[in-house]
Amino acid sequence: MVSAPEGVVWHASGLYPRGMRTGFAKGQISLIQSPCVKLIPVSSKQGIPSRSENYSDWYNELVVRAGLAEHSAVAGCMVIKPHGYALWENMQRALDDMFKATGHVNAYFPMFIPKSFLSREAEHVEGFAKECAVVTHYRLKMDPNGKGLIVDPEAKLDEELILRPTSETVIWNTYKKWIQSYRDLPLLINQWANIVRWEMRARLFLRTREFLWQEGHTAHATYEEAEQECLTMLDVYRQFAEDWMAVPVVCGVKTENEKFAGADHTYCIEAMTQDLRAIQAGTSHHLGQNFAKAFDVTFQSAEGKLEHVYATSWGVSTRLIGTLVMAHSDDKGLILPPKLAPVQVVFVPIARDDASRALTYAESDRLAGLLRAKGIRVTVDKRDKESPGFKFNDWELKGACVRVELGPRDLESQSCIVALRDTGSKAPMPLEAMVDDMPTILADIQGRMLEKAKEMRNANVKRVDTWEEFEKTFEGEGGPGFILAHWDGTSETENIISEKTKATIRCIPHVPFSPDDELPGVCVLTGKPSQRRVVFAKAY
RNA sequence: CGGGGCGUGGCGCAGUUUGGUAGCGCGCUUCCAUGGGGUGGAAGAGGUCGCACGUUCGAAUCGUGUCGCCCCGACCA
Repeated sequence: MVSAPEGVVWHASGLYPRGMRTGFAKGQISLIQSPCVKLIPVSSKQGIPSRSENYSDWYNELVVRAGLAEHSAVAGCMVIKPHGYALWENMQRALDDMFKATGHVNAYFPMFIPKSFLSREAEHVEGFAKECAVVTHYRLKMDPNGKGLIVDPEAKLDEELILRPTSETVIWNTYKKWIQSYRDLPLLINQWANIVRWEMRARLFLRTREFLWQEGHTAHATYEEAEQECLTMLDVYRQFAEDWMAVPVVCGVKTENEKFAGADHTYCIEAMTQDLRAIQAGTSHHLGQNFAKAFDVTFQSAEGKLEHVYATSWGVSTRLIGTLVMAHSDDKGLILPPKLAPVQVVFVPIARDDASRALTYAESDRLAGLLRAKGIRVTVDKRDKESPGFKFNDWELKGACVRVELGPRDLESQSCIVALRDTGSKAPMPLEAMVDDMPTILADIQGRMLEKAKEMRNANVKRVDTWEEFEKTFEGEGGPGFILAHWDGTSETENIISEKTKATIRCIPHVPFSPDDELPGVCVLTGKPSQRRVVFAKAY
């Protein structure tokens, strides 16, 4: 039996912390029960597995226990709980403002796509056909043979409808009617919507059959203008990731293998998780004239010529929440950047009796009011039945950025204890100073989080030049970080590398980590000439 | 779709090999104390053991069928 490291609770007899979904079959559990197999260490009574021990379990349990989301029994989908949705709303608000600032407006298009639409763009069908949910009937009825509710065979649709896996096709079918003249361009529209992709395996926020996202769809008169739009939106995503999420990202272009089905080329932002894998956080596609041709969208130019428009599409999804969790959080729970955290400051009033409870509650409310007047999101935790210790842990789990403890002793000295979630530091502070400094405290946390994530990321960017070393680097469970290596530029080589090592090319970066990365070399697998290094990683 | 496995209070599980009428932990309810890092005690509520048929005096347990779910793989924002 393995001995437990100090400060870590190991669950031996129960095998798993209370409430933890094992996901194992009975036989598998008895294997774990046997003395030779390692147990899962649990970092707290709440039962989040240790991040370093099992990243995947840690992530899953954290998302559930922090109240962000849970698996639904329905159709392999996810339920986003209020805390998770509040986070999403904050993200939406910030993104939406950025879209508006770059000249876009919102609209909404149907979620049903006639099957024939999907087949108009050859690459597009090929990319999405394997994961479509299809509506075939429009009515149910009671079975005459008493088998209950059945699909009415007489209500079969002439043409099946696909639940949108992405909206290019419906939107371009609509744009055809909206665009006649160069005066109608550019058309800059965004949609907030849900999307269905029938994935075989779900991971909360990272891969679920239904997810929420935003998809921008624009039409332009020239290739160059569309290209500019693509890059503008990629930069909006980069800014959002860095300034709001405090997650540094690599901007770059996807290889042919990894680009969007139907795109001319795809730009992306790639983040690094704490288990040193890559996660695609957002994409921006230059669709060329592919969809314009497929849906026959033309415009008359100022010179009177009829031309097909150029298109872009770009999107980020609730996957950003997964990215946020994977980039920052720890064994105690979520660490959320103040700019996005649903609860920036939580007051935990501490009481000895009814009298002191009334006092600390009232004072907490008063101080919370002062902070709210500064635009800070504040909660006062007045749950009577929970102990202060429980609340401390609970809010650390939920990712409140700052905790203010206020007890009878503090009231006497007109001070409070201020605890920071990101560093874990805890110090007394005069009440007035706490109120005055709170915006700065929050801004500091935001800054520190980005710095810390940058350091982590930069410390895990490596250059590899031989195949032997490359293969070795990608052995094992987690990821090795971002591996900069030379590649001969062919899909064949990329495929062989990914089969052998599970490593994929995340992107060809716009800005090199070092100028030398853009010098020519030889492909790490084939030895053929390579123009520059590209980013390899294991991806989520 | 291939390969494994599991269905027992709200959640996590034991009990099945060797049939005897269901148990544990958490959660929940009420009360008392407690409250500055997951608080202690007491008393309660809650399950015809996925479903159907069969074997048996008797089935959570054995047999057959059926439904559902999970894990590994292919796919993937």
